[in-house]
Amino acid sequence: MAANKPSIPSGTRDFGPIEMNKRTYILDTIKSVYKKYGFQPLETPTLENLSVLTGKYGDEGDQLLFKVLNSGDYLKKTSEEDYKNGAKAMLTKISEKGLRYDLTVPFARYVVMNRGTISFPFKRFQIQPVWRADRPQKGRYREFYQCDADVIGTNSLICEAEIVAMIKEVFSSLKLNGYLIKINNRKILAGIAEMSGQAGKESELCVAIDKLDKIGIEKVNAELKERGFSDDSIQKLAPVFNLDGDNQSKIETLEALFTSSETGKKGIEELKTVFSYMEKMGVSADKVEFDTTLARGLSYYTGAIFEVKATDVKIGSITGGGRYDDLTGVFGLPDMSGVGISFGVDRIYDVLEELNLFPEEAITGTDLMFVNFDEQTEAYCLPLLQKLRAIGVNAEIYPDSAKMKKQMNYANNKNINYVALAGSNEIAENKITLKNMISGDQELIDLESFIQNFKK
RNA sequence: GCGGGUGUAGCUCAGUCGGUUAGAGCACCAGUUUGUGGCACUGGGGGUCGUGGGUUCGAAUCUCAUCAUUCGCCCCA
Repeated sequence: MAANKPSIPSGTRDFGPIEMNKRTYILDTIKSVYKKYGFQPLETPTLENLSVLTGKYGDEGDQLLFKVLNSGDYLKKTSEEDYKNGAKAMLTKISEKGLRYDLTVPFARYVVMNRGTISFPFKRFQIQPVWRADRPQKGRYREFYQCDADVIGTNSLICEAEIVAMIKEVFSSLKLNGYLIKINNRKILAGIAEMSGQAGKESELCVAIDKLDKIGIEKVNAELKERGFSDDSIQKLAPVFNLDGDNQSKIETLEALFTSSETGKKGIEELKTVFSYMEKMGVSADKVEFDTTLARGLSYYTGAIFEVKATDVKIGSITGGGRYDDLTGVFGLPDMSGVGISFGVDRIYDVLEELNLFPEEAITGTDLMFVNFDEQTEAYCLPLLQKLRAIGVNAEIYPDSAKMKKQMNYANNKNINYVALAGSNEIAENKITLKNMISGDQELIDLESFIQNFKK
């Protein structure tokens, strides 16, 4: 064994060929849907200046940022005194850059920097890895991919309806039927807070009720009480948490409750508009559920909130998103409303894997391999190989004239569907033997029909 | 930041109460088969038992430390 076993940092992963093929299948599907709805690609640097990143994700978030040491002598700007003042004071002197923590903040930064050349509304999608210095655990990594699409610079609720349409299209392309799109609106949550006599406390309310399906109503109530909600207001909240029936009847019940809350009414109005746009687009409300207990952690959402849950696999949320009103404000460009969505590739991967939904085409790499007997075979096969590649066949020749068994084994392990053999017999007759590796059948055919076989 | 589990062959793991030369399956290589993979049989290579100390006549096994890794809590995707 080597002196040092190589390893990768915890919470990071290698993606081998099989995994990559499957991931590419998912990402290509999402990408093509994004494009279909008019979103344009964007990439931003892995490294951002820490001044862009810090303060955007709360204190916890700042802790979770990966910071990069300055190049060269990174201690040259520091003094004894900085050392005494501790890590926080030291940090600004030794590190100016960090790894991106999400795709939303870099996007906001890009929009602000390029506001002169962008024509709004701006629709962009972005599929890149992000990094968090979190403690890794099941389904949580330090490096993972986000696939975001956002439209910024419009209040139109058509965007919300389109998001629902995109979610449906992505999952139906992936042949995944077991999912539920949950939709809510931050203004409705605010209305609920108002109605319970705790106006302005919706963020406390959100944090608590977001846990409803996890810890149950009793504990949520206990937590609300802890956060300063009176027994009276907790009682008023009860009917909201126990809403029954379909989307329409939930909406009607809330409308009746919101007589005194302008914000709540606005939220309901928005929700109804989204549903009506969907109807005009022919997007069925099937699998779309209005859920007043959906809150999502992120505090910057101001309008619609989305979350998609897989129903056949216990895994939590596989997609999320929502509307925000002031994303670019911190960078000096106020009043830019936007709405966005993010598909969780890693979790979608796990779901498709568990339900065995990856199609054969997504997994197979090479279609055909030429067995290599000797130099004569090579001379005979190489032109054929290039001919096949020219018509789009994924093909290869075994590079060495190794033992037959080894070559066949290679093809077998690599899941190659066809193997072509051309030894002295075939060459003498100007033919080739084509073997189907799945059925095991093989036949001696002339070169013309050999090529024809792979034309589609 | 807090708590638990696990480190033995390339991989997954077994290893009794501390006792001789540390095992299995898979993978790999060779052969049964000089031009035919999957299946079967035969043989083979491959280990600083994570690392360092301690206890002991004797440690993979007990103990301490350390590193790695993993699961959960907080938080999040």
